[in-house]
Amino acid sequence: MDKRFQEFIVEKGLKSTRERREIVDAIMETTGHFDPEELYRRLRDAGSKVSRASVYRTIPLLIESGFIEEVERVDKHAHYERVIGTQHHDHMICTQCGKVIEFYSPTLEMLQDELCCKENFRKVRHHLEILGICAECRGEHA
Amino acid sequence: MDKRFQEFIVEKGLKSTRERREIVDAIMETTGHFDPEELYRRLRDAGSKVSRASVYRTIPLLIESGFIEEVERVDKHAHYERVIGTQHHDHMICTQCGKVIEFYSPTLEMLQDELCCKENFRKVRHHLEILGICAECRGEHA
DNA sequence: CTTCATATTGCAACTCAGTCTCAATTTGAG
DNA sequence: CTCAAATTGAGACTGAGTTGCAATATGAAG
Repeated sequence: MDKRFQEFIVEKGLKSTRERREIVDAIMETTGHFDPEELYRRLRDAGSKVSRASVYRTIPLLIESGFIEEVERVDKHAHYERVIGTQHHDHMICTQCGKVIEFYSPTLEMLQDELCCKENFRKVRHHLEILGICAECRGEHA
Repeated sequence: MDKRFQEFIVEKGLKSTRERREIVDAIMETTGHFDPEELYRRLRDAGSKVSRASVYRTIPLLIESGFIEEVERVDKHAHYERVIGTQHHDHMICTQCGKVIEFYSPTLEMLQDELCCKENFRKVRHHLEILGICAECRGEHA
């Protein structure tokens, strides 16, 4: 059970239940993206008794506590990504094979700060998705 | 009826129907974002007989032809924006009042091109959303 | 350790955006 | 004008996500 999420629970006067602990632990084991349905299935497969409702009810708490973030909605369901214990990054997504390249650029971050400053906007977080075609899909294995 | 969309229809061997023309015209009158449901209502209110199904069926064609783009999914439904006849830009979205600030930065575009080059990724398009709090919501009317 | 108000859970019914089926209609090439 | 092929509208359907409620678990106070 993540310490930061535990603190968040206490601060908000919420309760630390087995279901919440199981959900958080399952996400800790995740690398990359996940969606609620898949997370639910994974938990059940691992023997947990959590209900789908609890999974969906826990997600907003995890977002509010800064434990996960919504990343994108390619198809029609939401995707999330753990942010605690990972470094911030943005995504290049191949529209042909679906591959996701994660990248990070300090210059890009600074540039955004400048732009926000100009607009008098206080940046909290951001999502940059670059859609295109990856090298393999362009057939450039040379 | 937009000329480029007309050409697209012909090239693809599709048919130019009254419904499609009405939908395209309705979007031409739009500035800013729209969602399919709202577009549908607007058409009906204006006396059109188009069905919801036709609106939803036309949207993928409009995207494929480059006439509109999906912008973001804040709540659970999709939002689109006309791109033909408008300049490319990105968005700052206030998470408190929902205000959208559109901005454009050539430096940002170039930087992305460089990053893609480094990853050997061919950029087709991108979405940058900066989420945060706008000046008004921070109570800085000074 | 027990009590008890309150938070949380599971279930199942529900909502709502978006999709699909199919018969009826429209389009446009010949 | 004819006719195959595309398109339409209506409404049934799908599936992600939500909600109401009775049953249960949590944890602060005694």
